Amino acid sequence: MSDAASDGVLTPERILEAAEDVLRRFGPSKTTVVDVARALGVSHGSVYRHFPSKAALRDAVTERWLRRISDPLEVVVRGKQAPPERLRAWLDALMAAKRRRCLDEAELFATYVGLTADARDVVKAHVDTLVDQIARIIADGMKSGAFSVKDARVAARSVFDATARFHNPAHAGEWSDPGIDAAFEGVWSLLRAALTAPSSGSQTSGTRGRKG
Amino acid sequence: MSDAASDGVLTPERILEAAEDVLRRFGPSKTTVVDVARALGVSHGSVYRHFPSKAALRDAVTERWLRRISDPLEVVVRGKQAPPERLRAWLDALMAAKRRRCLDEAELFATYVGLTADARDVVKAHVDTLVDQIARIIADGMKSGAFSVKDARVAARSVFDATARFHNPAHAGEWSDPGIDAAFEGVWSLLRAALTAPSSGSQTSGTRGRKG
DNA sequence: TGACTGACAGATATTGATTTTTGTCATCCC
DNA sequence: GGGATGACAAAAATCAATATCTGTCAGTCA
Repeated sequence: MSDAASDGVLTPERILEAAEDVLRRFGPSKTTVVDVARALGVSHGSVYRHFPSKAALRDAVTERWLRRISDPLEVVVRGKQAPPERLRAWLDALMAAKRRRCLDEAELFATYVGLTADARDVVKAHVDTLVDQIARIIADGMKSGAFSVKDARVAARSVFDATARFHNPAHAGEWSDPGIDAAFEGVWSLLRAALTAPSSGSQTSGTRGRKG
Repeated sequence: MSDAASDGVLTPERILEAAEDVLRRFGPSKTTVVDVARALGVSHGSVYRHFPSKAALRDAVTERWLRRISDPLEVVVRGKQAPPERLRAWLDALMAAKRRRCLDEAELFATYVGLTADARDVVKAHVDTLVDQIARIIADGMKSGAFSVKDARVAARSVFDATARFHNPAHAGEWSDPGIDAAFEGVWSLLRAALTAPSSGSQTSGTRGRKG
């Protein structure tokens, strides 16, 4: 009415805040940009001044949400533990974060799964961030002699891929399986052995045969 | 007309054959049990004499389909190559089989993805078969000294889990990524190093911390 | 002047009436 | 009698009419 933006000017940040609230309240399928605008006390046209489309708004919300997963992991990366234990702690933290969200915010989580399926840029960037974090832990381990691999980044990507079942939302349905923790222990001990082994490879050590 | 079963008596096997034909022709979403019965020249009531529900029929078709993936791999398991190369060949064959089906039979493949999501028994049994095959290759490698792990079955399950991204249909969308082959090479060289390493673990070698 | 509005067209989602499908079973035929 | 049939009820899918939503833009107001 008198003041369309009930609390200061309308910024992308304020829109994201409101969008997240509405999303949490109504769920992704029931959230419209009119709802978001109403929560802010403005018309939906104003929202389009800051985000070119609903998809862009949704991507921005997801990006924020993903950052709240990767940011706390940064603390683990900078931790003082020896690299093998630190890598294990990092994986535990990642899995715990994913599972917590899968339970607490099932609907938003489903949105993210949808995003993943579309292999959208937002998710690619998130994965890049995570792989970088692993790479830094592995690089530390190479310096200290705990790990021996050719290329920290390649090894990091491989560790991330090999543990996909335990953190990729596409596998969320399996996270309640009784054997899931044991399965992770199995994969972890293989990975740990591979990274620790005297001359474990990180690339181009196979016969590299054509498939299909 | 004179003979309802146009070619001998009605058996589960003949029903499965017809069901698969119809499925391939119409796709899973457009296939009804009346369609299957019509293809056989019988009433749909007769189909229910052999399968308690449409779900049971669909599961049986899927089981057959999955067996056509695991059976040819048996040849690789019994092959003469040294275990490390044989394991690699087995993984290549599995990935090739999955990708071929993903391209050629996209709709049936989607059905299977749906099945996977429900974590149905049929898929569990299929995975068990595949893990057994890996375990036999690893056991061979333990005998010959090429591999050293505590428990072949546990290691096999870990290899299967660690390569999920490359054969699990939930990741089918990523199989056309340009970097997918390189990613597999990375994971493979870690796994090969882990299995080959002097005292690589297969279980219970971590700190086993509680998560969450 | 420039952020904001709100009416609008086209795209998308919802609804509920209608049709199809599933699964059962009394009956029929060889 | 053993196996097949087809009418039937309940459940599920379909479809078209209706309502809602997205994205645009000419116009308003400070």
